Amino acid sequence: MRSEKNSSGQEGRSFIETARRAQIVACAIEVIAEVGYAQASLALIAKRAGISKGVISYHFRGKDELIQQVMEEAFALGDAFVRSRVEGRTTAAAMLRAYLEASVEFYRTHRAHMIALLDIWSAFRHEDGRPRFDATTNEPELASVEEILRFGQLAGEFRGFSTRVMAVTVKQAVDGALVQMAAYPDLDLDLYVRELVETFTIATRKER
Amino acid sequence: MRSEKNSSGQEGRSFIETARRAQIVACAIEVIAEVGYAQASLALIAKRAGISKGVISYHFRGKDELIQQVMEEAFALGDAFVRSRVEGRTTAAAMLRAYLEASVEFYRTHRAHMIALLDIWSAFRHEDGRPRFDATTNEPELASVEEILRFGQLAGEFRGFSTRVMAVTVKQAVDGALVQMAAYPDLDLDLYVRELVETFTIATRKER
DNA sequence: TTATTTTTTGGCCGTGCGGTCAGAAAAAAA
DNA sequence: TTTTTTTCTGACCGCACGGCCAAAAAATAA
Repeated sequence: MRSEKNSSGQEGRSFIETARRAQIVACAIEVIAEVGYAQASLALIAKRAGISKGVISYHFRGKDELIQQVMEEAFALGDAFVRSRVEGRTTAAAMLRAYLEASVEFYRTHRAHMIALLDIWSAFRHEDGRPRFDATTNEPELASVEEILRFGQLAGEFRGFSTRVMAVTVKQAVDGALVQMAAYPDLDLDLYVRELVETFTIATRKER
Repeated sequence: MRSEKNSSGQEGRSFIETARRAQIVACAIEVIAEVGYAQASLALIAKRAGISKGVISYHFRGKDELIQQVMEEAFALGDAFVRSRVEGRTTAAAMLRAYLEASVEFYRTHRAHMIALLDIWSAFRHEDGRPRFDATTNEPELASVEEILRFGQLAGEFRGFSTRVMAVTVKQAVDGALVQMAAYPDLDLDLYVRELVETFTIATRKER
């Protein structure tokens, strides 16, 4: 059996182990994006990777850990990208705009990953059937949006809406773009994001 | 076996059959709302109804038809309610407001049903694993929102946004309220809907 | 009542999947 | 090379669920 990957994590990862984990995660993303989470059995993922099913069980505690890994990777990637685009902006309006544009931009450039993520989001469950990912999963992202909004209010740029409700609404709007993109490949994302920016610029600014 | 419930549907429904179907559907909603769709096996639903599992198979072509029935009932109910609140309004702004308020109101008064619906929405799949309900399922509702928006533009009340993008955004906002309500039982829905109304009133109106 | 149809029962079956395991193979250490 | 550890294989297991069915029971018709 594997040594231990407890606590701080990757201290005892051999070269092969690291490579295999990465390969398996990558294959999992591909397979899920192609056939959907429900059909993405360990057998299929293993086949894609050209290895035996047991290898996955050997390197991962189970399917759960594998999927978790996939999601964490996607989250981290997207978060870093959006964050890099937002920071540096000076006005809250610019930050909000950057958040919207960067989010959608990330969706566009990571289409397959996002489709996989979307599917995992709704299909990945605990053993008792409860969703692994739900509203609470969004809280961190929601918090950063709220931060922007509060900043805008403090700076006198934004009107006095509930930052919580507005943050949820903004996040939902962005999710909407993702869902539409996934469902309608020909969707004009440029138009879409332009509309979102305009809408939320108007909706948040101080009334004159 | 059952006679036929083809095409137009309920011509040949006996008294018992009608009653049983209704009972089973009701029990399915209860069970799903309580334990979630994934755990809501036919066995459990039957147990709740105090009948044998086979009865469900006898009255429904399968689990699929049962769930479909549950959803159709919920959709029809909600649609009728919202529609009744919207029609009669004279201005587009009032219609939009009514749409928002009625939607959230319906969620509030049908909490259990809505939670079941939410779960089914993400968990109910075709045999090949593809979602039964997806973006396209929303098109009818989206169309009625778009109708309001277009009317507002024609009447000169609303600014010149993309009605499609705005409709999706509005729908997403309302869905957001539902998700938040499901996740946080203490959510202040009155505040929430007030904020939504204000936000979209501002976001849609013609700039002065 | 008897005959016929509808409805219900409860157990059985197939299926598909994640997980496991003993042993083979490969890699690393001695 | 020999020994030891890591990695991999491929078959097998158990479980849970939806579906099925033959026969019982209940309702209805004759």
